[in-house]
Parts: sequence; structure tokens; C-alpha cells
Amino acid sequence: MLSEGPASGYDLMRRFQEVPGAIWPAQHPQIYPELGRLEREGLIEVESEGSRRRKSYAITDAGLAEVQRWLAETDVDHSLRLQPLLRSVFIWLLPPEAIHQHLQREASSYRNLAARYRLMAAAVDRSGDPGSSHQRSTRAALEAVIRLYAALAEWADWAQQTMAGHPDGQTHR
Amino acid sequence: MLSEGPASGYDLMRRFQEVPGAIWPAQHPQIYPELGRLEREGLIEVESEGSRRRKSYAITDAGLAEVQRWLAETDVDHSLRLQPLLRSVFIWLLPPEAIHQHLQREASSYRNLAARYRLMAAAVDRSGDPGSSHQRSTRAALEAVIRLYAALAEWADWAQQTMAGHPDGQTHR
DNA sequence: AAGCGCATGTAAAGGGTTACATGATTGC
DNA sequence: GCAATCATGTAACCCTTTACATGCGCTT
Repeated sequence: MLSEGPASGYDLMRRFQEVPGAIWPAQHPQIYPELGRLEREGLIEVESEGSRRRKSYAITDAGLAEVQRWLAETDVDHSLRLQPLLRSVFIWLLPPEAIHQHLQREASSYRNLAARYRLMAAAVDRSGDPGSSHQRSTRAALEAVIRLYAALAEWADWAQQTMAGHPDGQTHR
Repeated sequence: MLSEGPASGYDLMRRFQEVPGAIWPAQHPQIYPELGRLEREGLIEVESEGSRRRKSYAITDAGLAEVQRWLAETDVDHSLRLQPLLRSVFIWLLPPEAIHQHLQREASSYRNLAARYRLMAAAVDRSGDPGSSHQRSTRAALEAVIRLYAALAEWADWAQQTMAGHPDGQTHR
């Protein structure tokens, strides 16, 4: 994240509450030790110190090279380790009414989330520096989040149909 | 997973290479200690011992109640902590050709994955006990995986358009 | 002077992966 | 007898979360 410009641990913490945090949450107990580690490894450096003990870090050339190496050379992990999907595997253990209710709520959560990120995307589209690569990356990530939540919303509707009452109906054990 | 019937650690390990493993991978070093822990807590019990030290576990009433409690009472985690999305946030650090290539490959990976799970889904649809709740749950989880990979494939195509050449073009720093 | 938000840390515990390690049975 | 597969485990390490803990500076 420091490749976008210098920042303190506190700055990063707040940034993690916005776009990147939607995708990869992190809180301060993870951030501060990691900044220390990266500094020891020479991938980032203290760029300035401010009031209230504030330390601002900047990425080094070695750090930038390492990010680029990671992006270009490491294998992509395509697994979908999503808790709602795990739940869906075992949802049959609940009584039919509870299944119905659960999927209903899920569908509505997903639609809310999709709407929230659509707003964020609109804000990005409006705000400055519209054609920069960095901006377009952020926008692309947001687009993925929007599409995935939309897909999950439609899936929850579909699942409700599929799980719904049936002739035979083995129920919840 | 033992709510579907008794199984040994080895059985579970293999099952994790199939449908549940697509969603929540786990390997044997996680499985065996966990079986020990669950047994100590009375949520599962040794149902039988076979040759080659094989121990088959079955879920207890307390265990079943605990799964149901988890499904019904705990908050759902809706975050999308997906590595490809994290990568997309920083992809602008690569040169345009590399971005193009990366997104191209991603799109193709997602289409392959979607196709693979469509086959699995077809196998489930064909195979026995077609209307059972358990079967329908598995099928629903597979449907989610298929739809998500399909959505990611289309997103990668879209992102390629969006990231592609532009008048201004701040490039990779 | 009190309270808020800025700012940084540590400790303990849980979850997950990789590597190391071994024993038992079956089929060729 | 040998290889493959069944079957189970441990150790070390990394990542993440929750809880505990503290100090600084501005505003009212």
C-alpha cells in the first residue's frame, strides 16, 4: 500500500477501512509489527517523523521490486474460501423454515453490500485523477466486489428455490 | 462433516479434495488434531476402530447441536478475502503488457474452474438420492462456486478493457 | 481539566500451511 | 520382497484476531 505514497501505520489502518479493507481487512495489531519487519528487511523506510510519535514510511526501490515480483511471479490462489459458502454446505442440518429465512437474509445482505460498493465506485469515478493506472486498479477491484456480491444475491435467490419444499424432504436429521 | 455420517481422518482428508475442499481446503495436519480436540470436547466420538490404526469418528448429539447452533446463531462473515482481488488493487504497478497478460490468464483460469465445477455439479445431479436435503445443500454450494467463477471470468474481461490503453496513461510509476 | 481522536505498541490465542516422520496392509 | 496406498501423527512457522495498554496533542 505504500507504493501509492508514504503513510503511517495509522494512515494505513484507516485506509484499510476503505477500498482495500473491503477485500483484505487488517487492523492495527497486524500493521505495526509488519511495518517493523518490512523496515528491517529494507523494503520500506521511515520517511519522516511527526508529532504524537507519528512515523511515516515510504517504500524503497527494493520494496517496489518485491511487490512487482510478487505480482508477476507468484502463483495466484484461486480458492473461494468464503464462509457463506461453507455454511451452505451444511445448511441442510437446519429445519426448512430456518433455511428459508437464512437464505432470504443472505440475499438481502448481498444486495446491500453490492449497493454500498456501487456508491464507493461512483465516488471513485467522480473524484480526481480519473485516468491514472492506480485509480483504474482500485476501480477494477471495486467492480469485482460489486459483481461478486450481485452474483451471490442471485445465487441466494436460486438456492432458496432449490432448497425449498420438495415431495420427499429428508429434513434436518 | 461428520454430520453426514461417520468417517476417519483419512476419509475426511479425501472428502476435502472434493466438494467441501473446493470451498474450504484442509489437509491432514489440521484434521487429526482437530478430531482429537472435538473428541475431548464430547462433540464427536470414536465409533469404530479398523485395521491400519484406522479410527472412525461419529458426531454426538452435542456435536450436532453445536453445528446447528453455529449455523443459526453466529454472524455470517461476508468479506471477500480473495487473493485475485487483492492483486487487482496493485496491478497498476506492472507494465501495461503484463497487466493485459495477467488478466487474460485469469479470465481463462476462471473459465476452466467454472467448467470443472459444472462437471461436478452434473455428477451430483446424476448420482443417487437426488432429492435429499444433504444433496441439495452440496448442489447449492457448487452452484455458488460456478456462478462466482463465471462472474470473475467476466470481470477479468471487463477489467482488461478498463485497464487497457488510455490517452493519458500514467504507467507503472 | 476533561474528553476526544491521533498514534503506537504488546500478549495471547486461534487457525492454517509446510515439512518432517512413521507404521500398517494390500497387491504384484 | 517391494511398492503403493492407507493411516496417523508432530513441529515449526506464518497469519490473523482479540484484548490489554499507553502516550500525545488539540479543542472546549
